[in-house]
Amino acid sequence: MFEQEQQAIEEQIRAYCKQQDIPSTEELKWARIPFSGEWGIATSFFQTAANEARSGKKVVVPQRAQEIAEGVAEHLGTPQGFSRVEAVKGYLNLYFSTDEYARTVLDTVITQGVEYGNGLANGQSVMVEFSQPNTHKALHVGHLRNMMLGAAVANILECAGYEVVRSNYIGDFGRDVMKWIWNYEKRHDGEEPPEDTTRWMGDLYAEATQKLEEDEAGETEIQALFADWESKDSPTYKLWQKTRQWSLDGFNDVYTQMGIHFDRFYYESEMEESAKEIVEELISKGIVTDDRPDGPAVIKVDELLGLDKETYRVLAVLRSDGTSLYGAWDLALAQKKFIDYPLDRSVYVVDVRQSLHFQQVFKTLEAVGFEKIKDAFHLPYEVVNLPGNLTMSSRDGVIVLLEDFIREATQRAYDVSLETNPELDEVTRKGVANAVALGSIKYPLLARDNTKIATFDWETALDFNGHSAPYIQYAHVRANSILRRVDKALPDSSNPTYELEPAEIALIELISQIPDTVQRAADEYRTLHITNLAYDLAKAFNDFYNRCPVLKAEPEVQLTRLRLVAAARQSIANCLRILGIEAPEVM
RNA sequence: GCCCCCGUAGCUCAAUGGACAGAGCACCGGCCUUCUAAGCCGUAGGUUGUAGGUUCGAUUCCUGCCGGGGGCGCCA
Repeated sequence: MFEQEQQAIEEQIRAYCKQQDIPSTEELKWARIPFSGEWGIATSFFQTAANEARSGKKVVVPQRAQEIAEGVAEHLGTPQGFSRVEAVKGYLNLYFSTDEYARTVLDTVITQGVEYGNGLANGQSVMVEFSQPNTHKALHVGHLRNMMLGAAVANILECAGYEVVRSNYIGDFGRDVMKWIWNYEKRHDGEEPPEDTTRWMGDLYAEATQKLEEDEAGETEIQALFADWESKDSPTYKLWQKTRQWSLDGFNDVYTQMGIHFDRFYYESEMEESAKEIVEELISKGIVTDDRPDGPAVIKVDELLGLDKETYRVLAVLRSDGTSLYGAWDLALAQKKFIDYPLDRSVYVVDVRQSLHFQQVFKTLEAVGFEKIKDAFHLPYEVVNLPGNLTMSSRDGVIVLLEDFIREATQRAYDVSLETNPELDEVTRKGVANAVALGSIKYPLLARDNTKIATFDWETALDFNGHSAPYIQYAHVRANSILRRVDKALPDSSNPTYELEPAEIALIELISQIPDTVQRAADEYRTLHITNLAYDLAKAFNDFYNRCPVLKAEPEVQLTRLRLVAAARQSIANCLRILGIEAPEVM
C-alpha cells in the first residue's frame, strides 16, 4: 500500500550510497516497524555492511550497518508524509505522519468497498482443481479440507488478480464404483435412495467392501461388470448412470450449502478413451513397458529420465486385462486442461499422499515433450485424522460424516445464540446459526499450514471461542452494530483532528496490510495468511471497541472513528469472503 | 532400501533469514447501570527434538542423528 513512498525513499537512499561510495546494489527489503503503537516502514543495512566487509573493507557489520543507517537518516531528513526518521541497531525506521496515512487508508477501503484488497488484473489464467469426490461413497470431514482449501485458494488467486477457472474431477469410475454396483445388484436391486442419499451411498459402499471380502466369486463378477460397462446400452451402464447421478445430486447439495461453485466438471469416466490413446502412443514410442497380459503396462519413470537412483519409480497405466488406471487418466487430463483453457498455471489441490503420483505424471509428460506441464503444480495438503492418529477411511466406515458435523455445529451455534442474544427472531437466529456453524467448520482447516496433519475431535471442533471464525464474525457484528445505530450517512473524508489512540493506529495498520497479504497468500498458495490477518483484525477491533467509544465520542473524534469502524467492518468482511465464510450482520 | 512431511509454552498452532519467538485452549485473578461479555484486561508458562555447518544475524537455509507420520507395478 505504500509502494510509492517506499520507492521515493529508495531512490534517495541509492543516491546517498552512490555519493558515499557505498556498494548498495541489491534491492532494499522493506518491513513494518514491528513494535506496537508505532506505525511506519523499516529497512536495514546489514546486507550492505556485509557486502563491504566481503569486498575487503575492515568493518564490524552491525556497527557499520548502524553507521550507514545514521548517514541515510541524516541525508533523508524528514521526508514528506513522515513524522520522524530514526536509525537504531542498523535499522532505518520511518514513522508515518499518522493523520495523513490514516486518512488515506480509510478512504481507500471505503471507496473500494468489497474490492478492497484485490490486486490489479495480471492477465494470467489459472485453473484450480479441487474437491474430486468419489461417487458411490460418503463425504466425510477429510474431504472438507480439500474443499475448503481449494475454494479459498481459488478465491485468493482471483483477488490477487488472476483469471481463475475452478474445476472438479469427479471419481465416477473405477474398481470401487464397480464394487458398489456389484453389491447393489446383489443385495439392493431396485432400491431407491432415501432422503439422506450420500450417507446411504456410503453405507452401501462399506457394505460392498465387507461382502466382497467374504465372496470368492466377487472379483470375477466385478471384472465382468467392467466389461459390460464398455457397452453403453448395457444394463450395467444404465445402472451406473442412474446411481452415479444420485451421488452427483448429493454433492451439488453440499456445494450449494458450503457456498462453493465450479466452472468445469471433469469425470474419470470420460478419460478412459483418451487415456488409452495416449498409452497406445507411448507404447509405440517405447516409453510404456507393456507386460500384458502377465502384468500391467507401466512407465519406468527413472529410466525415462535417465536417473540411476530410484526416485520416481514406476507409474502403472493399464491393468493386465487392458483396462486403464488413474495414472493414464491423469496423463490425459493434464493435457486436456491446457487444451480446454488458455492456462498459465494448472493447480491440483490433492492429498499429499499422491505427491509421487503427480511427480510421475508431470515428469513423464515433460519427458515426452509436453512443454506446458511445467506450469502444472500439485498443491499437497495433509490429511484429517481422528484422535489416536486414526485415518478416516471410507472403506472401513471409520469416519465423521460431513452432514453429522454440520448438524452438530449448527445445533451448537443455535444454542449459544439462544443464550447470548435471546431477542433474535427465529428466522434470523437460524441464519446466524448456519453462518456461525459453517464458519467454525471451515476456519480451523484454513488456519493451519497445509503440511500439518489436522486432528478432528468434537470438543475442539465445536469450540467457538478464541482463535475461531465466530470470534471474527462477532467483531464484524460489533462493527455493524455501531454503524446501524447511526442514522446519518458516513461522514466525509477528513484528516483526524485529534491524536489517534494506539488501538486505532494498530487497527488501521492491519487494515492497510490486506492487499500485500492477499498477494503473498496467492504467491505461496497459503490460506493461513488470510486467516491470521482476519484474526488479528478482529482482535485489534475488539481492543479498539473496548478502549475507544464511538457513539459517545466528541463529534470531531466520532467523525474519524465512524469511518474507521466502517473500514474495519469492510476489511473483516473481505477477509472472510476470501475464506468463504459468511460475515453476519447480527449474532 | 529409496523418497516426502512433521518436531516451537502442559495441549493445538503462529512467526518474509532480521529488532524482545507470539496467539488460542487449559489454569488462576479481575471487568457487564457504559456502541451486543460469542468480548476485554492481568498473572504464569520456552535451551524452538539434538549435534554441527553456512551467515553480520538461524525457529527459518544445509548435513548428520533421534522421535513421529506418510509414499513406493496392475485402488484412487
